[in-house]
Amino acid sequence: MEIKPTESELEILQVLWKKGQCTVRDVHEELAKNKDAGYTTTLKLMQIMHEKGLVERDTTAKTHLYKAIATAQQAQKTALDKIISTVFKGSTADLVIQALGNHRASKEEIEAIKSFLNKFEKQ
Amino acid sequence: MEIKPTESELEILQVLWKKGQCTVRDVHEELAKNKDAGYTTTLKLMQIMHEKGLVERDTTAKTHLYKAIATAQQAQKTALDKIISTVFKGSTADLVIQALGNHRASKEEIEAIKSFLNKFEKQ
DNA sequence: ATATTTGTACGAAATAATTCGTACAAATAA
DNA sequence: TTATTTGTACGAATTATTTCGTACAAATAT
Repeated sequence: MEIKPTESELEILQVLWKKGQCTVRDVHEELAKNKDAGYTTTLKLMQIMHEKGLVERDTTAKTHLYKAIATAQQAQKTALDKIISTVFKGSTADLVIQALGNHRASKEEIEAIKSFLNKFEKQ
Repeated sequence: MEIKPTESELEILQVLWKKGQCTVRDVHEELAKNKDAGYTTTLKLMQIMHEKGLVERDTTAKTHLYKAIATAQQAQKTALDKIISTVFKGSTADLVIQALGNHRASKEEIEAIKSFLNKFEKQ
């Protein structure tokens, strides 16, 4: 299954991943913190996302409830695949090194990564 | 400086990064391997990229020569920043772990990363 | 009971991105 | 020299994305 949300759709998915099931108003209010667009804009986007199969919707009650279909993990994988192939010439190691170099990770993060690598190597 | 190429622009930048200075035809032929679009489409895109300041252009000769302005590294940073904030909730460690988990890296790659981490930690 | 608020649906405008045809100039081949 | 090839410019069509107004129904408040 391919996850190819547009920019705006991704913003909405982020909210859904963070909060779980949401009404349009929930999502819209969250977005409004950083952005400003009308309520019906968010509504329309979410309706389109439903048509595209990016979200599922419970229309039992008057106020509909939306939920992301793909997990954040799946979207993460898609996003990674894409940038590894487009800007990192296919090299995962390059990506990892760049990531660690640019965004200095905390000691805990580095430890987490090292122990992951060790576990990983054992297999 | 902000690097925000569109999808198609990125494909062109990839070619320019790989080959250095190129004519439109060079780029187009390279793209044609995986994609099929007309020559003038590529030309137009590259002209737009020039207007936008994504590439520079030597028009001394009849056949113009194009060159990427941003380095692949700058684009890598922009791309990483973006996905870390949009799909990885700001966590670099999450990204790294996902990347290593999904795209099985080779032993050499893992070693490279580990030594990078060690060097990194010493500072 | 009536007015206001809160909600969905949907068409359509505005904007952005992509694709391509056609015009025309310069270089090259016949 | 004349025809063909190779190139740029650029307008315009097409397609995708984003934004919003308006209509209308249901729920809630007065």
